[in-house]
Amino acid sequence: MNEPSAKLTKQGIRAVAARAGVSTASVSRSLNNPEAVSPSLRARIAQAIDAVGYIPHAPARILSSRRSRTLGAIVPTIDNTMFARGIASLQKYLSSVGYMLFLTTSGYDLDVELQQARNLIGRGVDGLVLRGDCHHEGLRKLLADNAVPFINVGIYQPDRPYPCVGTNNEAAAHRAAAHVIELGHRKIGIVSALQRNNDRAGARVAGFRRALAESGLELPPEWHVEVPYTLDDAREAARHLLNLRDRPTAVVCGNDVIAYGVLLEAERSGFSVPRDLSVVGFDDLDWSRHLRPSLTTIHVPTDETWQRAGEYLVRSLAGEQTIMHREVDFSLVVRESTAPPPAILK
Amino acid sequence: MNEPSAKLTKQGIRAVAARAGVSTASVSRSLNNPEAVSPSLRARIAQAIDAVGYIPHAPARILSSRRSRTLGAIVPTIDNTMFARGIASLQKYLSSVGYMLFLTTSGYDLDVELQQARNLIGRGVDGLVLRGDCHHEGLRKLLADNAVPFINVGIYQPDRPYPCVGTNNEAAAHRAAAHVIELGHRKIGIVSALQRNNDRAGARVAGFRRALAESGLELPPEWHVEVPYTLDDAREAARHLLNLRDRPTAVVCGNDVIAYGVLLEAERSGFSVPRDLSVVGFDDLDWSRHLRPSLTTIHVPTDETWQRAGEYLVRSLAGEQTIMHREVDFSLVVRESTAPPPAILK
DNA sequence: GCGCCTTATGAAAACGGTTACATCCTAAGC
DNA sequence: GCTTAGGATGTAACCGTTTTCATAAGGCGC
Repeated sequence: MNEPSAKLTKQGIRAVAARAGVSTASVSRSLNNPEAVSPSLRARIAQAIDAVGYIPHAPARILSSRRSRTLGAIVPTIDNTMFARGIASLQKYLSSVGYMLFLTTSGYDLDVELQQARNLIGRGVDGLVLRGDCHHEGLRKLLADNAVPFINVGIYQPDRPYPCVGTNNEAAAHRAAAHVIELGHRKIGIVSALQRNNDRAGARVAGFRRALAESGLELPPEWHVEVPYTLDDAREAARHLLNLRDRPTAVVCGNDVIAYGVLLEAERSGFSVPRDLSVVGFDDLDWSRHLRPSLTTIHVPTDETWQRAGEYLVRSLAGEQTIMHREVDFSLVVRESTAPPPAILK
Repeated sequence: MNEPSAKLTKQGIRAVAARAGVSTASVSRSLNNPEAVSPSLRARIAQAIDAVGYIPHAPARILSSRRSRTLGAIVPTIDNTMFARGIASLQKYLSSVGYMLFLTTSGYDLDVELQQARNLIGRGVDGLVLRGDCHHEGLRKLLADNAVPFINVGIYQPDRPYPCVGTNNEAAAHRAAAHVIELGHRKIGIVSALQRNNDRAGARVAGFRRALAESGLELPPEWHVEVPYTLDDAREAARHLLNLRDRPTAVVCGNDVIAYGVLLEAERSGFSVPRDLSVVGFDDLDWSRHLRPSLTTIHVPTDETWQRAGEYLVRSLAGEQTIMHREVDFSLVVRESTAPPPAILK
């Protein structure tokens, strides 16, 4: 008489087990390792599962198995097309292999990043996807202490002992600057993203500068401006450059959004691109090919990069041998925003 | 002699307790309810905690306390400025009140949304943030069965029995259309987002149509086009409208991205905006005020909307009484892309 | 028909916290 | 001085799984 009522009070896997007349072990097995249980039992259990509307309790599962099939990712901000796309791609890949993604943001603050890492580790993530290799010094120790595998995405640094996947930003930036040099420009300005806590931005600036130096070109300090990731700031920087008595004939930018700002401001100020000014971006966001003039830029395969980051961790967790440093190819996409410099000059 | 080694084998909270010479209960209390433990003990425990580098294990905590201080969110896609901003805002608010966010995407697929909801519930989220009120029928039952509070964000439907926060899309769209009607336009086209599984898009179309109908204006079928959320598709739609023998003098768009597409295509096709064609957007993304011509559009306070969604759930979970249907104000922002119709017509 | 190996299943001990309850101590009330 | 209320701390059961280990049930060679 009280048998049924006892059953009714049970929760979770025990309710399923009771309903199917089996042990909890069998239910667990039929979920995690179906081949290990006989077909007849499996069917009975499957039936019981949706009879009670059973949803496995992930925290309990994680607690018991010490694996979560979940990865954590810490990006500076989600409000940036590059990261949004990357995360979307990573998430898609992970869900295709039965993993989940726990996403947090650091706002370009290394302390916050460290805190979020602690948070995610406490959450039981199996691995961590980080952006770049510019981290709080405590982070590496934290990861090592807790034996959490990780990967730095968006950069390529084969000489460092940490896994990474991304394009060689320095080389790509070099290519971008080389492009305008080949067109005949000698007066080239740089508008870069903030380099602080952003190794990617730093590598790009280094690439730009190397290209200039190799061609024996000067870079007056006032021709290099750093700006945050917003259109407004980029426009202000452009205004600065365009108002100089001696102004560059070409501007290479740290990313596409900055380039958009330069493009917009040039146009508003009565300059014609590329006639009066050549502009090169970096990233090749969707907008770049739609703008008028369309933007010459460095194409970076974001989707591929982030998916590979996921692959690396998933494979590592499965115990497979994987490539620690993976380079992702970039390419220069020449569009309408670059042309030879005005003939009148020099 | 083996006392110390015994201590060394302990994990987590017990290691801390042993180190501080207290019970696990006290450690737990000093973490979750610091006032309940004496200052001296608290200090000793705090010291022990970072001596062992203790990171609380969230899954265990969730399992035991049946609360996760984590909310789940399911959005169609993260790769859309509106959602990216909203999520960023929500995340920021949640972290300020000690909550975390578990984010998943549905790709506008109701089955996937349901699956993700199941997933998140299994994950132990305390509440769910959903987009709109267009869900799989099983979703409501799932939420009710598991007593998971939720809120529909981005819409305002005071007549429905579900919590929601957002702007009145129908009214806002009506306002947008009224604007061009007031300017004197009689021939108005619509380029909307796909209405399938997207009540927001549907409401906007309804608002547009009501405004037209109230002014006795016709809407020939070929003047209403639905397109996915991409610049390319919007441009194709614009091309279609502009190539019609009898074409509209104004186009109201379901969102800003669509409007950008129309703007770009009009310009590429040799039309001048707003001289030959007026264009109205919806959302007021960052780009809208930078474009040339800048875009007349409906401003929607995305950040506020999503933050309020978080507030609603957090308050509900704290047992506070909250407003079930919250309307967020929109406003028409008139910029350069709208003007009276060409005088030559009529 | 008997021992033995294999395979399917069950019983029960973790996993790392929280929390109801018990206990101890101190100080206030008489 | 004795009782007692109440606050600080400890004890241990429990949260819902997984997983080790034991056990039962077949299948096989002899």
